[in-house]
Amino acid sequence: MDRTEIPLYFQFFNEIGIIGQLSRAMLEAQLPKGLLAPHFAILNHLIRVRDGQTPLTLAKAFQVPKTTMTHSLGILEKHGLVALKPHPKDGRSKQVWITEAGRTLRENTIEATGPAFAAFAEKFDPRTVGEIVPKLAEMRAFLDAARDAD
Amino acid sequence: MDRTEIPLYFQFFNEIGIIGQLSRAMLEAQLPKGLLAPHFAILNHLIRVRDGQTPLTLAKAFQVPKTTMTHSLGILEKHGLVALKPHPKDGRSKQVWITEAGRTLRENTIEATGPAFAAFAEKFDPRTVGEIVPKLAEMRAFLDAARDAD
DNA sequence: ACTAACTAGTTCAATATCGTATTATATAGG
DNA sequence: CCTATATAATACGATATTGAACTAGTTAGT
Repeated sequence: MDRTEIPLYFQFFNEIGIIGQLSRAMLEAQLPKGLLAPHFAILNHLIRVRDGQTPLTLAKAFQVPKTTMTHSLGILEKHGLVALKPHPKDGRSKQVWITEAGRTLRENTIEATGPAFAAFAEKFDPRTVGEIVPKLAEMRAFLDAARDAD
Repeated sequence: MDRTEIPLYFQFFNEIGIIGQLSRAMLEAQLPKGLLAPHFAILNHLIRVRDGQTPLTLAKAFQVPKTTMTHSLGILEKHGLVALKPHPKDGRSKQVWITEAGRTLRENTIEATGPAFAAFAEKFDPRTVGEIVPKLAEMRAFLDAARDAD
């Protein structure tokens, strides 16, 4: 790699980092006190992918240590947004199911982010974003794979 | 905004968030124990922009509360990477100066990230990234401004 | 000058993240 | 079977992040 190109890649990841931070703040502004972006992400994942998964599977999906997932699921359970049940096939494990309250919270939150998204969408139309997303997805997959190689 | 477009924007911010998380982990793998990505970002900022800034200015630049900046600067100072001096014009304030050790650490870290960047750059060439970066910068600026409006 | 309002930074308390060690259960080899 | 190893989850301790309260110093209005 040409050394003069390094700043470009640095800037790329820098912009990504800042946007991530700002968008996270935007999301958390819509969540009830005590809930943070990672908690919402778990609820979202349980619906988009499927619920009934084990805590460890979720920890891997989110690239966080399992202790972090234990903690986050504890918060969600305390709020009645998920239910943890013993795993039918493995006594060591558990299954995570989203509750009705969890579904409702997720829907309401998405609804509440509407105005902020709309302002963003007005400036950056779906075509523009739609062109970038596949590239980002490709990059995410690449970095993900590179990490697994460790 | 067409409601069917919401998932696109959700996915966009989701990909951004994951890439941010993964790239942060990549960077931290190159930092000495006890130093994290935000600390490095501060060193980087002191060189890219300028040093001699106040802690509050830095806090605003990074969109973090000033208490967080106090803490981070304390870590950097403890490691001898920055020096905090009384502000010559304002008795309440301070100036943050990067030390020689700080410069060296920053350079060595950038050097160390070389291989990881090279692998990424091999798959995603500068032209591709160069097309996306300006768009991201524009989005970052927009979100930044929207936040200030609060 | 004097006082009120404001500002920069720190201290403190609460919570999040995460590495290490521990417990309970499962699996594989003899 | 029985034992060694592996795995799922948790407990615990250390550090990061952040809001609220506090201290010290500055600025503005009179």
